[in-house]
Amino acid sequence: MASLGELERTLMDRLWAAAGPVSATELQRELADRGLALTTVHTVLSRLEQKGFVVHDDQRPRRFAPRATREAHAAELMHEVLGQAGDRQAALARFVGSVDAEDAAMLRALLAGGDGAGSDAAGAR
Amino acid sequence: MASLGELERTLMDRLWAAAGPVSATELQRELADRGLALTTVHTVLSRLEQKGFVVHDDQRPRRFAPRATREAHAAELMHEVLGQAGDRQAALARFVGSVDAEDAAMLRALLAGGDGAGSDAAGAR
DNA sequence: GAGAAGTTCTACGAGGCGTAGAAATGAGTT
DNA sequence: AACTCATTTCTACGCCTCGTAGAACTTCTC
Repeated sequence: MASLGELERTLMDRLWAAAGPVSATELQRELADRGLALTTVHTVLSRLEQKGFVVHDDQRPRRFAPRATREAHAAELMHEVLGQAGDRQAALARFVGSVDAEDAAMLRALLAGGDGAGSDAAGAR
Repeated sequence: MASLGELERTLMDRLWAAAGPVSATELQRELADRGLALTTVHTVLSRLEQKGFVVHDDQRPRRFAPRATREAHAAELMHEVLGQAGDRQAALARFVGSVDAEDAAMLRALLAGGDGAGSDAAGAR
C-alpha cells in the first residue's frame, strides 16, 4: 500500500478530524502555522487522491473527504502487515501478547460477540 | 518506523527465512537471479543495520541476522499502526470484524490463555 | 609480503515528497 | 460580452531515499 509523507499524513489527520468534507482553503487556514501556499495544499490533496486516500465532490469550491475512516484505514493496514507476517498465528500471538489489559478486554468482548467469520461487520464506513 | 524498500524487503525475507546468520556472499548467491554485485548487498545490509533491522557478528566473513523475528516485527508494526488509529476500540473492532474464522479462533484461544496484560509473553526471540 | 577475499567509502540516477509559481478555468458583476 | 477574482490544474525544482555499484581499504592465507 502506498505510504504517506509527513505533510500528506498531516492533511489526512485534518480530514479525519473534520466533521465533513473540507475545502482546500479551509485546510490551508487550519495549517496556518506552516504557512503553506494554497497551491501546495492542492498539490498534496491531488496526490492523496491519486493514492486513493481522498475523494472530492464536484461543487465549486471543491470539498475533500477521506475515502475511509481513520479506524478503517488502520484496520486495513493491520491486515496488510499481518499478511506479510509469514506465520499468522505466531504474529497474532506476539501482537496479543503485548497489548495492554484494556485492549485485551476489548478484543475479548469483540470476539465474544458473534460469528467472527463475517466479512467486515463493524459499521461499514 | 523506518519503512523498507523493495530490495531491503527482499533481503529481510531471506534473512528471516534463513536458519541462522548469513554472510553477504551467501545472500548474493541466493539472489543470483537479480544479478546483484556483492557490494550492493553490503550497502543494503548496512542500511538495514542503520535502520535497526539487522545486526552482524564480528566473525571474519561477517554474518548478518535479523534483529527481530518476522512475526515479532509484524506484531510491532501492528501496534504502531494501531497507535495512530485514534479510536483504538473502533480500529480493533474493524480489525477483528474482518479477520477470517481461523484467525478469530486463534485470537480467542490466545486471549483465553491468560493474563493478557503481561508485557510480551510469547517466547521472546 | 603478495594475492585473494571481504568490508567500507563514495557516488550516481530514478522516483517520491514538500514546496510553490504560472497558466487555465469558472463564476459573478457590470 | 468583457472584466475581475477565486479556484483549480500544470509544471517544476530541490532534497532525500533507495537500487546500484566502482574504488579504496582491510584481513586472511600461502
